[in-house]
Amino acid sequence: MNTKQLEKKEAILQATLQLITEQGFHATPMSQIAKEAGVAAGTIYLYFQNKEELLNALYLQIKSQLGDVIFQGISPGMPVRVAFEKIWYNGLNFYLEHPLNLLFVEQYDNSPFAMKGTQEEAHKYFQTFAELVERAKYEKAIKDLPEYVLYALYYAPVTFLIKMQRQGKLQLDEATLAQTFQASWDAIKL
Amino acid sequence: MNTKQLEKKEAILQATLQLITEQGFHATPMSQIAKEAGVAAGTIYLYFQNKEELLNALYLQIKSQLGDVIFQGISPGMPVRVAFEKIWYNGLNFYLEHPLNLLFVEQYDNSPFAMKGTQEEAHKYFQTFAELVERAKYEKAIKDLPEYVLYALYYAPVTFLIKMQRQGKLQLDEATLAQTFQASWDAIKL
Amino acid sequence: MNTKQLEKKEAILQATLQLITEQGFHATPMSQIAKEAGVAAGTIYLYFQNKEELLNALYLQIKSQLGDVIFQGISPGMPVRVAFEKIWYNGLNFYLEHPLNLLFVEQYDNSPFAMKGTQEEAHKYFQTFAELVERAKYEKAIKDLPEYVLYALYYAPVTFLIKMQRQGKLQLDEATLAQTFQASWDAIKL
Amino acid sequence: MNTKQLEKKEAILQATLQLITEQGFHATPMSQIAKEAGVAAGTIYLYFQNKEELLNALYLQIKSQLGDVIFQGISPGMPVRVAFEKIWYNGLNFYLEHPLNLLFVEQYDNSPFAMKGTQEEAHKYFQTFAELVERAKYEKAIKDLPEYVLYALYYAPVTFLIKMQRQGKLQLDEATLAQTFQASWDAIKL
DNA sequence: GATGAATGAGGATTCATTCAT
DNA sequence: AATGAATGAATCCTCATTCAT
Repeated sequence: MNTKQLEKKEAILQATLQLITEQGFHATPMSQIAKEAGVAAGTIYLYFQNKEELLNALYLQIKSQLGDVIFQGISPGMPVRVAFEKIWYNGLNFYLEHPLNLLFVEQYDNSPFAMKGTQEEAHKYFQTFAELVERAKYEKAIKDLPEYVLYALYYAPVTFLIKMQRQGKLQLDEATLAQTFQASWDAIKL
Repeated sequence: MNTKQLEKKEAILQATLQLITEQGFHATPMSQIAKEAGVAAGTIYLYFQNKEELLNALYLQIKSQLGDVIFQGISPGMPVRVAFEKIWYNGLNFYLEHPLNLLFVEQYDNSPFAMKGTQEEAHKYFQTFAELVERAKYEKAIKDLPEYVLYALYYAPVTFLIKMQRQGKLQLDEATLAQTFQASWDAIKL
Repeated sequence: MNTKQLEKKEAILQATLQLITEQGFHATPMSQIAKEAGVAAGTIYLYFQNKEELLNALYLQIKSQLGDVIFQGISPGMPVRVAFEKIWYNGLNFYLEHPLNLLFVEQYDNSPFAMKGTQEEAHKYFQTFAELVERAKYEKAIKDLPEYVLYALYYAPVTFLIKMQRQGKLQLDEATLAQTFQASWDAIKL
Repeated sequence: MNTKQLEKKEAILQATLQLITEQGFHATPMSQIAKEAGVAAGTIYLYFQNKEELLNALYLQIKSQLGDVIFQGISPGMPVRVAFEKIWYNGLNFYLEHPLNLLFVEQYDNSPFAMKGTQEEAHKYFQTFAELVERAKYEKAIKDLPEYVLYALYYAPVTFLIKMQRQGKLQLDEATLAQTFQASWDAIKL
């Protein structure tokens, strides 16, 4: 695929993100996505097999980007608590800066038609975190809780808060975030 | 509305819950809901103005039930920590016993067409919790965090975990739950 | 049928007239007619076989009333020109006073589903006019034109004008009406 | 729009005319129009926003054609009486040759949902007639009657007669038409 | 590769009519 | 006689996808 084609593909994905977070999966026709992306309706099918695949591709793209971003500044030997904090803020900032990404991912994850295969593939991008958790447990830095319980305590509040802020329920300033991270850490630390 | 009519209305709501958590909002035709509920297609419209109102009604029903259940066994003077624990388990058990309710509510909350008015009306059912939080802060039992941050730390992990269990990612046995509650409490306690 | 029943039947016919001239035949549900008439939906079917029969009945009622009114003050030996004028004003005033009647009748007459039988039955109410026309021709008071050409010249302008007034296109004052009658008479007089 | 598309659009309009004059507005489903026009149901919506717009478009098309035809052979300085006669016959012949056009237009004009805007737009096509009327009044050729009274006397009989002929109530031969025009002219001439 | 007109199955909703009460 | 809840066929319209250009 040449540059122009990549740009077109990206335009389609961005239009999809934009419109679907605004209107929902089924309330967003392919024709509208095409229009927003500046291409013809048929063109989408040159890049994606069908609507479902387009959604899956967008989901994986976002998760992959998150996977890249989230571990920035993390190095293998880094103290556990520091690594957790960095990861926490990395994830938070990614979604704060790209809230549509969060909305899309949450909509996808809570839809019954979410493809299990796609979600599992996305999970791979976070392998590094699973390893960090193992090290942290080994070092007795955090409680010995099942992996997904740790995710629940650590990750679920972040997405919840960003969504609430988007709904105007609260304002996430520096101080609040610091307190929130501390509380999350209190939950899992040993 | 007489008993037979109430039963019919309830059958429609239950069919809606069943099918929508299985297939999604827009992938579930009204005709299928009618069939599942054992009524004619037109009958739904005797009880609900349209599809959107049907979804709103179901959402409010679930939230209202949760609001009733969640405060069972709570009394005004009860120690804060005890009240928090009871509420935590009440909510958890409600959704553990009625997982479709959770799936539906999450699907609704993450849909762009979720009606703000409906969500706000649902919020009223949890007024009691807001009051408990106030008392807890006053008694210096919990950290002085914004209301929605407390929800995030306290409530978001619960729903996350139940969804994960439903996806087979983990098993929520007694011990795990006890640990999880303790961790959630660690997050917010002072 | 007792008085109460007659009143009910009349209420249904009036509701039909009201709503259908406002919204059109097919845009007016039986249920709405029932509501407006203050009866239950099923009750209409005690008085009229179905929607079509209800419309036919209303059409015939109006035409019959018009047939009664139009010949008021006419006597057999009366001068032709006087009779024509009286009839002209009688018809005009009937529709001016009951414009919904005109709207309904015109809507009915211009609908392809208008029942021929019904229209022909209605035509009987105006037998007297056909006789007057014969006499007028015999007396060389009016041109020897086919019956329906005379209707066209004599009757069509009246309904046209009332409809135009209803649409606010002109104001039918005494003087204008007098001029208009004179012109109509000029058209057919010998 | 290219030729093939214009043909398709025209086929839809003609199918609409055909079926609606036969069955009525609401008794004619879009699917039937599509079938008659030889296109898929959805195709209609590529050319017309919805059913209402399709009807409006057909109405305007007919009125526009009539507007074109009616003034053929008319020149500015032409004697008033000659112009009136030409216009009268032009209009008559248009509807005699295309009786469905008349049926449709009358059905539309007598429906409560007729769009005022559409009717007013159609009225523009007949501006020339209004000007002729002014000249005729100025030259003392016709009576000084309000514009719409003149229409009533001059135009209403024409449409009435064609409809009657279609119902088999009379036969409009050359002689009858000549007499009828003369009578109409007698009505308005000074 | 790109287009966008065309398709036609599918879905929300309405409404004439029936019938148990 | 009167009701009005229930029915389900019918209708308008949408939209994922295809394919001739």
